[in-house]
Amino acid sequence: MKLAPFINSITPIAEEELHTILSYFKYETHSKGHQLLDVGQICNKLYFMEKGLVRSFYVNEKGKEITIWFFNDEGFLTGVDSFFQQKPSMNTIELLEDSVLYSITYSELNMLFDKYHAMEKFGRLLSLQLLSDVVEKLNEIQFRTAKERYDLMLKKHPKITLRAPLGHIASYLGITQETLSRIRSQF
Amino acid sequence: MKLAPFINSITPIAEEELHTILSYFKYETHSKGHQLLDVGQICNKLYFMEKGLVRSFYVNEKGKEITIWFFNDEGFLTGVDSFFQQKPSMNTIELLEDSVLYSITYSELNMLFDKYHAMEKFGRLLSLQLLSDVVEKLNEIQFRTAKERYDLMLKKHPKITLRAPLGHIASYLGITQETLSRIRSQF
DNA sequence: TTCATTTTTTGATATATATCAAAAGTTCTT
DNA sequence: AAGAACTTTTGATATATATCAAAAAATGAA
Repeated sequence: MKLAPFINSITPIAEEELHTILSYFKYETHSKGHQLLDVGQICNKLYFMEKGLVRSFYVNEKGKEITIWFFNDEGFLTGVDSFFQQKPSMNTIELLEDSVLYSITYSELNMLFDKYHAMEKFGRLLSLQLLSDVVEKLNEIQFRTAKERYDLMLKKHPKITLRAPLGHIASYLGITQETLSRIRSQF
Repeated sequence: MKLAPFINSITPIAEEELHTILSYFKYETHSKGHQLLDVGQICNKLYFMEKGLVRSFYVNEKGKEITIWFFNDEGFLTGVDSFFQQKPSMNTIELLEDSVLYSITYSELNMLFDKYHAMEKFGRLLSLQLLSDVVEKLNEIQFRTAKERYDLMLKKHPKITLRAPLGHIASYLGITQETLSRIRSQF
């Protein structure tokens, strides 16, 4: 699995400690359509995705699904607020393709944070990385036209842009399906 | 100063450790208009703000200043990407009012992270908190009309909304000054 | 393979917000 | 206190994108 090198690329962890840490992760496969987290549930797992495609979304006042993020890389995902604050989720996390994941529970993870200083550091650096990503997305949306947003997404996340349904991408970019369809048709 | 209770409210730190940690923070006051960080500079300090008002912005392709965030609470601020990755900043951080701050350098902070596990934990939790804030802002902007965005900001950050210049607020919300002015005039 | 369901495309129209321009108001400097 | 510089307001117009509606295409189930 690719979890060990991923962790080590963020901060090196001693062989022995890493071995213990990895032993807590459980292999999970789920098929397209499966929901890792539903609205109102308290998210109890942090996932490492080895392969797949997933999105997080919420349903707004008008009943429309708004995509918050997509994920397809090797990396960690969870319902951040719900998991770390152990409160009911506002969002749904849904698989868009059959996916291969490794999971660790909230209590196990916290135990590891307490036990290993290096693991705590890993947690800090991972959080900072997520923060950078979100800030970046914010800047890509603000003050950009629909076409500019789509072009940026296509450039930065070509795989997702070509694999995810058009409607999901549109709400992620903050535009309507129809507009995105028209943007695509003019190349 | 309010730094010690702030840190303790995020994660409790033993008296003695906390004392050492606090000893690295330097008191700084700067007046309105001072730039804590400029484009191209590598941000070398993490700041705790005790009192004041500050904004971070960048200048886009059309030469327009786009505000990324405001800050007025008691809490930590820095040029996140520049500071944690020690790379040239894309943004300027500017004081909108005379402010009282405490600062710690990058190397001092990292030394403390390495020395104290509790400090590392503090860093992790603080990063997660920032992450929540940014995600929240993203959701407040996407798929909302200009008026809805302004109303939300007024509700969530009334102090900033009433103290910061209109033009700065407009770019923060992703709308033009003129539109914000019209929104305000109709209450 | 066929039918039902879902997703995407296309068209016509409406509307919120941008843009450009200038006046009015506020703040800063000397 | 007066003038300069900056910020906000107001007006007229343009435009990107939303909305509503329906057809076409793709996907999934039996």
